[in-house]
Amino acid sequence: MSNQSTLLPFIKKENDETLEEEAKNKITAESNVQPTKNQEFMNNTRSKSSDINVATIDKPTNTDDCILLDIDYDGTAQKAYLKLYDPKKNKIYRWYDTTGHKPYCLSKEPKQILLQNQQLVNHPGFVDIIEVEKYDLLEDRSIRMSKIIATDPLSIGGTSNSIRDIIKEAWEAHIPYRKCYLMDLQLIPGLFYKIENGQLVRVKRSPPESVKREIEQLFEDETQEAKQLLDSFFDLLFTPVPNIKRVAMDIEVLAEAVDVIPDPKAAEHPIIAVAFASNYDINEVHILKRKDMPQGDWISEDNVEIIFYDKEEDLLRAVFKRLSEEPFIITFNGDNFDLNYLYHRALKLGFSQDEIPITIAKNAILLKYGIHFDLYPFFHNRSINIYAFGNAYKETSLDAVANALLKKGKIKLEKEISELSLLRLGSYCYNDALITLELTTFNENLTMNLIILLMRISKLPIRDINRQNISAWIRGMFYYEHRIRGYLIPRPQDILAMKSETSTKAIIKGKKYKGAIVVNPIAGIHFNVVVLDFASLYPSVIKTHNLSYETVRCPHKECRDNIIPGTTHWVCKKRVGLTSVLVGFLRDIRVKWFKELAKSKDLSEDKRQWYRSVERALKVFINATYGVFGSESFELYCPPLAESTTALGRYAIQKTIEKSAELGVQVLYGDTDSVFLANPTQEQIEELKKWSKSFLNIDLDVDKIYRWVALSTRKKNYLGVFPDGTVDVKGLLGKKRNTPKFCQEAFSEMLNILKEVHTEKDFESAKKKIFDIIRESYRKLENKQYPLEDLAIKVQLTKPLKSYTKTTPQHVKAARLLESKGKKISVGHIIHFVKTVTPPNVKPVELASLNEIDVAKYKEHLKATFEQVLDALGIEFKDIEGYTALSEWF
DNA sequence: GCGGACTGCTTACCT
DNA sequence: ACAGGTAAGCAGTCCGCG
Repeated sequence: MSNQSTLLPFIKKENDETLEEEAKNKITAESNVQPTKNQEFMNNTRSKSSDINVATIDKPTNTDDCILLDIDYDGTAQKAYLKLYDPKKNKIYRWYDTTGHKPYCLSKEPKQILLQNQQLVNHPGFVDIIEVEKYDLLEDRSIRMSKIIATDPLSIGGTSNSIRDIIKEAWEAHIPYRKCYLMDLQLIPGLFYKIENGQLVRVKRSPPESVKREIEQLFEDETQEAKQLLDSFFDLLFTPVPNIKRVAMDIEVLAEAVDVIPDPKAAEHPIIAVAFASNYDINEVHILKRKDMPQGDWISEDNVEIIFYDKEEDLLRAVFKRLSEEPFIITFNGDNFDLNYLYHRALKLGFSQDEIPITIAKNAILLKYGIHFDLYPFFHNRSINIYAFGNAYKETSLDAVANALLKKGKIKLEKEISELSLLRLGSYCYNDALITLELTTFNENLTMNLIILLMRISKLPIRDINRQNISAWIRGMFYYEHRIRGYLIPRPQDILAMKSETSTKAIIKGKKYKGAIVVNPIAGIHFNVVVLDFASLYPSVIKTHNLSYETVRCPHKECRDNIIPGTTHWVCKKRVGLTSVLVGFLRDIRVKWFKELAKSKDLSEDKRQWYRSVERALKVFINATYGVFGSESFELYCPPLAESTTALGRYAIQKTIEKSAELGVQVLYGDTDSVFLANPTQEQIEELKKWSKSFLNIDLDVDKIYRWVALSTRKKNYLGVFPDGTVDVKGLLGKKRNTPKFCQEAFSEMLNILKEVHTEKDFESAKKKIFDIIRESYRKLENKQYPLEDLAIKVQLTKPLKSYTKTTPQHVKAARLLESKGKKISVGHIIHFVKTVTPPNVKPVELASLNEIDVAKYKEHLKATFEQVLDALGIEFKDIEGYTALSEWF
């Protein structure tokens, strides 16, 4: 960029006089660009050290403290190398293995027998066999195993003639070498290391001794195993995360047609803008000049450098320079789009592989030098959405996620990207990069902290946290704990051979075992309802009953009488279960330490957010552990473990219901881990809590108190009002995403009336107002006063259009109509359709008009929405329809 | 040939 | 591609009906 000198405070440009003049005029006329600020910016222009060519330095001999981010394997050197980030120098170091560690797998055959296998010993990658001792948890005994060592990972597995196939039965042979290496060296991604004289050294950053002692006291009564875990987790949960300097990138491509996303592999259209937004001093947008396209006006932040290009090749070269210099690049969907498009477009324009700092990996797109983190798969991860962000966003588009978390979204466009003036386009592109960046910086870097903490807990490098799901994270955590203790990592079939049977029948057809109890609600309005719930029921049950894959149905005869109620499974009495300790520990440290501090008002915002990050990261692991053991795709899948967990959960809620009755408290409703109590006294609540702690050994807490609750006859459907007037709506049609907007809005008007209700008497006037809402809505429907979009039913396509073979739901009909008009429809798309009077009675909003709307159907929708609440209030919908007819008569 | 009873499919929610 | 349980709405099938 040095050949493009700064001529204007605001705009950097190439050599185009006309554009310069235009820019000058435009910018001085712009109200949102303040000259003083620009002046400051010019004076503070960063000093660009010309020595920086790439983000990475290879094989350093000495470094400052660095954070371990990633690991890869160099096929030529036949060595693993780490990517370490130095937050002070803003550099990535590549450290190559100096220990001589080699890939291997395990066999149960003795060394002597294996040596007779000519195919094995003659394998070009074969190195040696060493006898080792491992502990077999499933059999609860030590075993001798043979460790077969190879020169490179592919010799172990991954080709048609790999060692793991030659020896037929191999253990630990499917663990990627990168991960195997980290475990063996006990390296934890996300923690600090430094290089001293070429050697890797762990940098310990434990909490202050006083804090350590305070926490150790909290674990005084816990098992020895739990105390050991605590000791090994201090570093993980207390080492601060450095402020990683990072740059978010977004690109715009000249699209061929409306609503068609350009194909990155074909990369047929020019890249017309690329923006970078950073949490330090890189904020710039690169724009391609186009014939007849006016400059237009800038509508985003100030202090953004704008660089124009005549040639797309020059633009790409500047972008690639950034991608080589910057250690940490963030995108939103860069794997599928931005980096992918850049790569293929560059090839198409004649760039050589060496000139492109991007590598296409199997399930990711990586940078040759720095780290690429794609926010799309991360936010798309269900566990992250639910446990870390409280289900804040309903779909994973940049706009939806940003609106939910940052309260701001993409710039609304009044025309197509291809029609935007140059600076408008630049603003739009820059804004996307900026909100992408802010998704990692908001709330004191909550997301970034989470990412690093998830790495530490799962023991996985950053790329796996980025792109893998919760089961892979939990697997990472479990495998590590196995490896460092010398436990053999079991194969899925080893567990299933002993533990595939279940003893309960699921209520839902096709499910493997019985789940939770849902208590039949007592319909009606109930005042002063107290909801008690068990503090993380399943994790508690796993901890208190010593549940783990190796302890449920253990091999000992003497444990067989230790039966889980409601099942035929028994639990080990001799050995402490690994899952039990691990989940129990994570749960305890969260509730005993981090949860409180995350809410503490005495702390600085910065500190509080840190505790929040830790608390959320722990929550992800705690809450998902039960589920993964019941999932066939999880490598430690163990049906009896999952089944025992829900059985004990049912036992806990069942006993609580019985105890409530015994205390004379009516249970109005309950679901899985909660009971809704009708107007209990303080003493009764205390009594129940005390009983739970002593009898079940699970904490039962007051979760919420309602001024009143309207329970319908349906389970998982209710509405409650808190003392402060806040309304709590669960499961009702009025809050479902697919309910038409006009229904949702009428419903929300009803809530506003209901939240004013304090007494039985208040309901009378409330009812009248609710009648009015319904009547008004009916009238507007009949007079077609609602815009089409308000009538739209919004349903997500959960699989490709072609895969709907058994039935054709309405949203699929609508989607196929759209497709026949040339629109591309893909999985995850939310189809907006309306119901019409003529067959097929469905039309996508885009193709429908108001006069073909099926009014009767919409009246039914409204009726269904209100009925769910009205039947709790003891009102029959007929009354309203009668009332409507009557009032219209007069 | 049509409608009611029934089952199955699909989606969105709750814990 | 972490679990099971529940509700709603529609699609599709079967059966009876002189």
